[in-house]
Amino acid sequence: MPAVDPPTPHARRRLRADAERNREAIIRAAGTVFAEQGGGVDVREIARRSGVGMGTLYRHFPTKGDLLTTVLEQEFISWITAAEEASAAIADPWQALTVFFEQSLAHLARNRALVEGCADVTGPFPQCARRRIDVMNSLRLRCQEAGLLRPDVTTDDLVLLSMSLSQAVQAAGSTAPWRRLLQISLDGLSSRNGDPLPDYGPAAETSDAQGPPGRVRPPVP
Amino acid sequence: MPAVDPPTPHARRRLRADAERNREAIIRAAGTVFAEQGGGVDVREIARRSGVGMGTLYRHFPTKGDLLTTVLEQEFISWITAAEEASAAIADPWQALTVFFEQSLAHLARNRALVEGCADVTGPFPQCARRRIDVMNSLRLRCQEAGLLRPDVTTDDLVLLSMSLSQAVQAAGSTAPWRRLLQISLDGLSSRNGDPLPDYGPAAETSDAQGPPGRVRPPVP
DNA sequence: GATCAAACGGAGCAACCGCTCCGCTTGTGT
DNA sequence: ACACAAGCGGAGCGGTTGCTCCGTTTGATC
Repeated sequence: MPAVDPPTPHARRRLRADAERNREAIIRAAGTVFAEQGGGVDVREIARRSGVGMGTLYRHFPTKGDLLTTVLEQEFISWITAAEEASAAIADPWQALTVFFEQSLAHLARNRALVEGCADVTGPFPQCARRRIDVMNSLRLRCQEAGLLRPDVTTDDLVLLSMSLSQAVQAAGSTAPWRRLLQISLDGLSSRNGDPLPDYGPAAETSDAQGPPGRVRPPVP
Repeated sequence: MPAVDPPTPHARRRLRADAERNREAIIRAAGTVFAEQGGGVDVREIARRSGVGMGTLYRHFPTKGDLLTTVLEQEFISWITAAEEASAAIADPWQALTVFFEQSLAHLARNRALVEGCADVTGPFPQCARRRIDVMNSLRLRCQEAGLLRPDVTTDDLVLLSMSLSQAVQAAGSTAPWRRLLQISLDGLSSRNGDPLPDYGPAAETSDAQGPPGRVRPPVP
């Protein structure tokens, strides 16, 4: 038997023309359906929408999870790439941060599955998660070096904030309501608010009534 | 046939002793399981944990949804009642707002099903949702009359914020990370940030690249 | 055009889950 | 102690969903 596969396994074996067409139809349909209804949709729906039988779908993607991963990775990459470019193109650090959030949330607003996929940080896209952290980290540093962002905000804080806002974006149907929330959050991030944030603490799991009562700080208008 | 039921149907017919015991065991187990795993759990798991058969469970609660509603309503009420009392007992408006959020989120942090149930505002507890809105509205008014809360924040904004934060609370395992996020949000709500929030707009559905570019406002430290 | 591996489609399998049915058990009133 | 309605348990039904099996079709190659 001749060695059909070249020793480099990363190049997918050349597909027949119809197979290639079907594969892309599946990805396109899955992208739409996952975005509309989240990762929980029936696989039959995707097969139907892409005009393909179940057998075909499952030869291209041995598992529903594989299909979801493929689609989500594409969209994750296009999203994070746009974010990287925007943040690199904008000189003003604070504006870069603002545009990053607006753009991210506008993107996530239209994709339920992407929001779900971003929720677990240890998700199936470690390199994408890495890039997201890097972008946010660089934005944070730029803003803090310019003295615009309160100094004790961490990258983790920003990641958690973006996840929290992306849920709000799903809950609020239209565009406007979460824009207001974003404005409020960004104002809260501004170094105008000089007071220190509460500590992370060493995983104080069992503290419901926490020791130091969080020092309620009435604002000074 | 004698009329067994008194004409007042609101008093549930007297249950046999074991039936009463079972009913409460079911509610207790369901509360735990729903809180741990959300509303999606298998009913068999609840039956198992309460030491009861399926038939028993379904005689007491003709539907899984009924059970969920019963449990959630109890917890919703105990939560909102605590919030009402706290907010009435605290004189300082800003501290009342702060404590309201801290208490709410601490409560929601330990109950997945409650977070899910709060997500749909048109949920099965209109009177509870009403009370929640009333508490938030009164807190908002108190803070705004005292000049502590930026004047164009609406009650809807606060509701959306609390839903958004409660999702963050689920994502962040331990207590500390979302406390920081709450602090940031509260700072953003402070009237120290005088700039107007973006309009709600008449459901501008198709505006991705919005007309007025949102006026990026660099903070003034 | 002939050949055949590659690709296709969709009926159907297995597991899961909400809910029901019905024969058995038990608390309660006499 | 007895009778019996009220209550109980869990096997199983029907619907859904992820995935497979296999007979049929089709694009590439000569």
